[in-house]
Amino acid sequence: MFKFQSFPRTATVFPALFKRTNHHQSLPQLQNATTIVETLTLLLKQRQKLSQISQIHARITTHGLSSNTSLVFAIVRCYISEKNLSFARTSFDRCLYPSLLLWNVIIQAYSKKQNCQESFNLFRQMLALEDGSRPDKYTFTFVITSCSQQNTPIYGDIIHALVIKFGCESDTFVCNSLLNLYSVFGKMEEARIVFEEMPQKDVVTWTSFLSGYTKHGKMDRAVELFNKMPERTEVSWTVMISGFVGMGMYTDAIHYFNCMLSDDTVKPNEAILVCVLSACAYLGALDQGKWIRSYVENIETLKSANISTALIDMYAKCGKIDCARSIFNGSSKRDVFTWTSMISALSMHGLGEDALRVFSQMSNEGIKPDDITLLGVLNGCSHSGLVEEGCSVFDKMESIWGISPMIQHYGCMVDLLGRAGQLERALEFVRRMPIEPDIVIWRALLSSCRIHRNVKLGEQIIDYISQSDPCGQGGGYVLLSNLYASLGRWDKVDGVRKQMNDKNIELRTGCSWIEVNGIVHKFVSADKLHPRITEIHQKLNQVLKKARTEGGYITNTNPVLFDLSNEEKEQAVSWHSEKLAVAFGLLSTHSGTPIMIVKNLRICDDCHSAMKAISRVFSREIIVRDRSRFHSFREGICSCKDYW
DNA sequence: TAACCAGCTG
Repeated sequence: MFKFQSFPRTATVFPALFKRTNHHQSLPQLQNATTIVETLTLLLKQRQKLSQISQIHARITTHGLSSNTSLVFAIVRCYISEKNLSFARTSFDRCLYPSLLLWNVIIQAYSKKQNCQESFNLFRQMLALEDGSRPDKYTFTFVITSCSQQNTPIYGDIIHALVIKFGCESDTFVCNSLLNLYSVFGKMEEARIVFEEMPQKDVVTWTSFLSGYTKHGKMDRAVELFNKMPERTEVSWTVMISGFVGMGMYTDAIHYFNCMLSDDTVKPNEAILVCVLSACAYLGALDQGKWIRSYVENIETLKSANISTALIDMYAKCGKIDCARSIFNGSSKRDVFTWTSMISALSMHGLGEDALRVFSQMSNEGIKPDDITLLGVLNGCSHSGLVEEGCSVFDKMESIWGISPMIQHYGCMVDLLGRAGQLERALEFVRRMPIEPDIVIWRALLSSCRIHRNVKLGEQIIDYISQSDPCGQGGGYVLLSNLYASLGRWDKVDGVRKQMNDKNIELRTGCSWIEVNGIVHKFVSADKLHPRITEIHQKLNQVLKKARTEGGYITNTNPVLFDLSNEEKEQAVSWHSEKLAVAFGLLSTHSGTPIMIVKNLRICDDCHSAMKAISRVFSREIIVRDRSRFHSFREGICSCKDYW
């Protein structure tokens, strides 16, 4: 139960900073108390640097003015604008009777720092003071905003009650913050009540309500609301577009972006472009991505680290690693995200040595890596067979960079060792892991067993998983099916299928995308929806026939889950979405044009062999980006050197 | 005073 507690306002010990120093001589000579206050207030109103603020602060202290409301307010504001919240807090704590304005300023400062706990604590202190200030619309706006930045929904109901108690329930700013708070935590019924009862709604009201739907994947409701909005800002468009991206509805995201461009009232901002670039990256929509690059090149304010990061990611995921490098080399503003984006880009292209080089350059420039950076580095080592280099990075994670490995880092390590054929070492690594291995870890190990034909270990792992947790997570079922199928144990495959049916778990459908003349075409396995599907099927049959007779392609039916006849299996793998996409690519582009395909799952053995043969027979570069990395097929050889 | 965005193991 929530209780307001009394918080003693004890003065904190002043740091040594406030000792008298020679610098004081540069300040004007002060006469009497009024003059002192006026002079110091005037000085603080001019924008001062931190060292000067400290000098003035020292002077305030030596004159016994630490509790002077207007001076403390000025000094707190100065410290906050210099981003020194701890000095601001020290000054605040010295003030015995803070004004409402001072409370608001300090609460807002913690809110901006995303320190909800502290801004809420201060709010409670404020309420607990017997003769203290009463919160106003500003106080509520700041406190509610800080609560909405939390990970867990706390204090919402209490604050709503207090908003009513203190008569702020008709203020637009307060209600917008409340509406946003409910929206953030998906409490859409409460949000709706606030929305409907608001006497005056503005565009922020509508956008906050809209974000509740988009953040929680209710895109139908969001579209409905968006269509009703009397006015839209670039933030409203960002909310819609990022909602689509969050739900994996990338083509819708790009469609909305194009609609926004035809609406003259708003211009794309950084947030929108970053969202759209991530949609382009996912779809491999290079033309749309390039358009954004040329757009930002003419606008100085859009040349940011965030945009560079998104452009690097987009180019890399569209197969253009050299363009990604050129963005990186040309970007003057780089942060840890930009570096990580470049490292991950090189890693997914199988350029592990380059990724390590960039990582070392990053360290030399004094940029501290974070957990995702190291994931990128380890991933690069794993895809390039750099076993010892990867192990060395992993061993240094805690001691050098102070980063505790997460399950993802362990996953990379298992993959690194297993893929290189060091299965025993990988298994030992899993046994020694301080955290419980998840299905992904087992999957990495199993995938290595399959690559290195270690049926015995594969079966042991499968037995272990089945006993300990019969694939509590959906992905595990697919893994089991695939492995049993590759071992020809169709009775077991049937059993897994039955369990999946019983638990209503659906297989994730394989999809591939290909962009032709700026339009993204999507294919699912055994697609029937594409308008030119009959023509595509005919083309695919011809292509595969030629690949067999002239390219030495032999159908590998292992990836097929079910116990079908050989002929049926052959047909099942023939309709894989990436094969349909490549047939469409050959049908709709001029000879010699590279074909770029994006797949949502990993490419199967059979499609990998087929792509090699097709690249040779048709003299085409075929780039397939699968869930895990890039495969660039040229003249019958893949850039992954069959190491995947 | 309030609403929006990035790099991610198998």
